[in-house]
Amino acid sequence: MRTFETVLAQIEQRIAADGLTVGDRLPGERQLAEQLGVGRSSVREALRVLETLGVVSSQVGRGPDAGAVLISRPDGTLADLLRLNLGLATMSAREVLDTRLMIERWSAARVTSAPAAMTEALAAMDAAGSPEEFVTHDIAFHVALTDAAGNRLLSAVLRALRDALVSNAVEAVRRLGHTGDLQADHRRIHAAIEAGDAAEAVAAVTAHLARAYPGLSLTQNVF
Amino acid sequence: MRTFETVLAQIEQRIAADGLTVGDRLPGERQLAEQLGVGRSSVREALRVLETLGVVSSQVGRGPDAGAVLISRPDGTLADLLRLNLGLATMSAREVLDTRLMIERWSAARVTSAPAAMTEALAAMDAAGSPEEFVTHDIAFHVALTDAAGNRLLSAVLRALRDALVSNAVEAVRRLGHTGDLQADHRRIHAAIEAGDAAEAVAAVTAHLARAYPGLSLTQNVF
DNA sequence: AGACCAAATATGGTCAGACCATACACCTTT
DNA sequence: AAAGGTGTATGGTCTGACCATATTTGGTCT
Repeated sequence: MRTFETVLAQIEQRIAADGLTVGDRLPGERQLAEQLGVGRSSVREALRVLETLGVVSSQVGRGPDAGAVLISRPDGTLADLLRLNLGLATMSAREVLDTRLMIERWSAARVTSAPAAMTEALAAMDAAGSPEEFVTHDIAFHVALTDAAGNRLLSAVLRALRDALVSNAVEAVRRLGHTGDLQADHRRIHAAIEAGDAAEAVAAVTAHLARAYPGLSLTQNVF
Repeated sequence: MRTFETVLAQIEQRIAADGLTVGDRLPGERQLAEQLGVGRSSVREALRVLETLGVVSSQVGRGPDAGAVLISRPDGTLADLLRLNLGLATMSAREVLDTRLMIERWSAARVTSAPAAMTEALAAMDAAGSPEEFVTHDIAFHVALTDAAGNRLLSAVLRALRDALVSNAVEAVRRLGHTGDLQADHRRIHAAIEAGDAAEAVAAVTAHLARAYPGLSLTQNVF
């Protein structure tokens, strides 16, 4: 086993043993290297892995906020994962879109009150001056819906999906040429959620994604 | 921006520009460092990130298979991501289980013919001598079901979920004390799929997870 | 006493060079 | 032709040095 992997295991074990949590600091790289009897480069490679996984963040300088701090931000990792694997064609856009549809239907069925962020995104989309700007707020709308469903894992996955699909989304908006239909869909989703009509909310989400991405597998109504 | 991040960007850009795909080799660390005008340690940190994301694998030695090779294995990354974030309490077991239920219901609704791996796992569970062994084949059963649905992203997520929940699963089996009911559930799922009855397959999966993990949010039948 | 400024210091970031273990390539010997 | 030894390119690791950054410290001026 490589040295940095043992360092990784020991750091993870220490996090569990000491009950470290978000916000706590790890020892400095030099100190950690000495404690574990390894070189600083091995410690750095282990920290790089943890940073990639979104559990530590390193700050330079001196003081209470410097050094490696425990965080928990899986979003970026998931987005990188999807982007790179899409680039290597291990996953198809179709699979990503099916997954997105599944998550949004699941969320739409569970959210009973539209959060303020959804309403704000709706207005921002009305005021958008470019496809890029529209898509930015469109993402915010859908992320707000999923966040409201209360499953942080699914929220993280959806954010990653949207990050990986931003270019597709901009292209889809350009292809449509206008955003009126999309906004009508958004308002239908919003209204259904405010009305507490889960079935209608699911149908509205499904119709919306079908419009944006023709060819999606929407025939299955039973989950 | 840190040096290794620019290296990362340039490697990714080169993958896209040269149309590199799974199986292709990257230049050696020393050569890459010289080409990019950076130190070898920066190249190594970038490669470590790519390895963590499951797109590169490094082999020592010499020959056609040595060096950094492009792969595409997101499973391990996802598993690490979930495990570490569960450890930091950013995600709850409940959220993970809800996600698993969603994926398995989605899969059960779409698979119309049980793959051989499901049948084999069924027999292996009958022959299992310990909870650990039972869970191993139980995982294989559920993974086979999801794989058959044909969405590699969801398959990867499910594998990661199961890896993160192995200890919970073993505990659940121990709590039940016997595996007869679980096997009956599995056979019900298997039969529904073979019969092409999507609604029954979904109901069977739902009942199965409800038995294994009491307290799951199973009341929502509408997606 | 307070405010301000400069030096000291601790931190991560990077580089260079060296050495090791590994695994194949190549040549020599039989 | 087969067998074995040597060479070599590869990743893995360590050491030591230096840099950039940001806080801490301590002194100085008002």
